[in-house]
Amino acid sequence: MDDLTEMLKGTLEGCVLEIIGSEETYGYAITRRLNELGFADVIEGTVYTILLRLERNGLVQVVKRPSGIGPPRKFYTLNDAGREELAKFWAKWQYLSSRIDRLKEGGR
Amino acid sequence: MDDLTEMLKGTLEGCVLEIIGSEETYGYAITRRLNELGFADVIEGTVYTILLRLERNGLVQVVKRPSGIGPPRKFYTLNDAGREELAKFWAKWQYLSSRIDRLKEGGR
DNA sequence: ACCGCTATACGGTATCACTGAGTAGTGGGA
DNA sequence: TCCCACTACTCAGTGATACCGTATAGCGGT
Repeated sequence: MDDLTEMLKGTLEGCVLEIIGSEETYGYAITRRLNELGFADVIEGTVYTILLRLERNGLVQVVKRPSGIGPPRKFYTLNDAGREELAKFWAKWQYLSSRIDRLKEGGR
Repeated sequence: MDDLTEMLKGTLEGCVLEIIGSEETYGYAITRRLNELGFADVIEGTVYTILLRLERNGLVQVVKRPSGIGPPRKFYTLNDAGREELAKFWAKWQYLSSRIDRLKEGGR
C-alpha cells in the first residue's frame, strides 16, 4: 500500500484512543495491535508521541508497572475526558466518511 | 460539527481531484461544490493552495478563460498523472476506511 | 560479551489544511 | 458617483500531526 501518512493525520490518534478504551494497555502492545489491524507501517516512535500527547492533554490515566521480560511498561486507561474525546472521534469519522462516500457515488 | 481539519489531511486533495475529474471546473466553483457536499468549513484559500499544488505536481491541465461576471477563471482538467493519482487516492481511502471500520467493530 | 527483543523518550523534519492580507473584475443600491 | 457585495485568484505565514533517527535501558539466550 502507498504511503498513508497524510491520511492518518487525525485518525491515528483516534485509533489509539479506541484501543486504549477497549482494554488497559501500553505503547509497545498498541503498536503491535495497530500493525496486526493493517496499519502496517506505524512504528513505535509514532505511537509514543501520541501517548505523550494524550497524557499531556489529560485524556488518559497512566500507571507504570514492571514487566518481568523487559523494561517497565506504562499502562494507559481512558478517563472521562478520554471517553468523550473518543466519542467525538467516531462522530467525526462517521461524518467525514459519509461525505466522502457520497462524493464517490457521484455526489448527488 | 467539530473541527475536521486534521482528519481532512490527505483526503481533501483527493476530493478536489475527484471533482475536477468529473467535470472541467475552477477554484471558486470547487469550493462551493465542497460546501454543498457537506465540507462546510472549507474556504477558498484552502482550495486554491491545493490547486496550485496540483498544478505544480503536474496532475492537471489549466486553461484561463474570461468570466463575464468577474475576474477570469482558471479551469482545471485531470491529465493522465492526475487520473492515476485519483485512482491511488480511492485505493488508499478504501484501504484506510476498511481498517478503521474493522477497528470500530471490535477489530477481530 | 554480544545480540535480539522488549520498552520508552525526544529533537528535528515534511506535509498539509488553514489564516489573513492583498489584488482585481463586475454589477447594484444609496 | 461612490461604496459594497460577489466573484476570483495569489501568497506568506501558522499550527497540528505523523514520521525519522537516535538514545537509553531491562531481560534472556548463545
